[in-house]
Amino acid sequence: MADQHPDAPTWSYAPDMSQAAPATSSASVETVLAQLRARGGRVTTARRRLLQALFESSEHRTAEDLAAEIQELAPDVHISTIYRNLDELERLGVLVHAHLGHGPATYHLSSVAHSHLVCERCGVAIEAPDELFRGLAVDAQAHFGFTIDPRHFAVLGRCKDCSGDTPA
Amino acid sequence: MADQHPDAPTWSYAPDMSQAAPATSSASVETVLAQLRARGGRVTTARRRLLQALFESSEHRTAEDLAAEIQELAPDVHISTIYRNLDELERLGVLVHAHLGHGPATYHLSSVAHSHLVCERCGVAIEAPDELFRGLAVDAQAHFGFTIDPRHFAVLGRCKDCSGDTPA
DNA sequence: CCTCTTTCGCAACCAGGTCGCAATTGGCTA
DNA sequence: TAGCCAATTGCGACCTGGTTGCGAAAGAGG
Repeated sequence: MADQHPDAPTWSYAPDMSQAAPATSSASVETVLAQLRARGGRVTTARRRLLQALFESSEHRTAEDLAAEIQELAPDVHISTIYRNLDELERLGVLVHAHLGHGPATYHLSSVAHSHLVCERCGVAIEAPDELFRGLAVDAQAHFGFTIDPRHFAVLGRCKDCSGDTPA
Repeated sequence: MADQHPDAPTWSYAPDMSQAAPATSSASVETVLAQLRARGGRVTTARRRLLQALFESSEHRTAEDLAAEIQELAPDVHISTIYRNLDELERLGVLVHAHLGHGPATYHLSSVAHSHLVCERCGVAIEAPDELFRGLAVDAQAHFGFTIDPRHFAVLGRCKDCSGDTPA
């Protein structure tokens, strides 16, 4: 195999500025509710609000974040209902969760899923384009027959600002 | 930048068969205890046994595994003591912990630390050589100024045997 | 508006750790 | 080899993040 210089980046990347309209990427709240109904599921206010919350922002949000937001309008929605619905929607393929280090999982629509680089020191989460993992994906497959899923668990490390600092 | 063929592995790897004598890689139990003493720390039986357990096998072991092993000889050693000593030894740099997916952390001597590829379905943990992450390390640094620490959190995905199976 | 399920709210529970505290013990000094 | 004092221990309570069993409530087709 032809080696390349060990410190040469293997791809280049320019941020994508072309997305003026966020959210509603591939399905709307009502579309998902229709899917749910088609499966014999019920459309409840808790579910509708949860989906609204998920569609209206693409940030990384924990179950507790979502619960807090929903409870502003509907204080009786219990956290366990949130968890059950998050599970259900994940089974449906509408959303996915990711682990950005220690602490709670974060949820987002599968249409906006991406990988993360998370700083162990300051906690910042960098959204990484999939190309960053191309090489690793190819190599893991070639050498171990392993198909990586880099979106589920973040890659930890040190961000630019923290990389010079003390290990603690 | 010169692109290479997208499906060409970027490195090759032959398993290293040359390690006949495992453990005691760079420090022995007594060496570590001496370090501890030099810092004003005390040498207790719990610590000695914990270190013995860590040095005698390089497998991935959880705090509970280690507690169980130690408690065979010294039943009164409490799990909280194990945790406290694991923390202390990690601060000393003697050992590190890693997260291989959901569930408890695993501990091992820092001298034998490595990265992992963990199957989300069957749970198998493949020990990955550091070269596997060279490309990702270079690219994350080049594009985001981010220094990856691939040993702390495993990369999840599907192993050879599970990659054809249903998503659940 | 009835009936059959699904879903909900709630409280209890679980895993994996962490912490405060009083009792114990290592290790130095005499 | 006894004494002293800080480091460490055992223990139980507590914490976060999440799951579960249960009876009550509420969708949705008839």
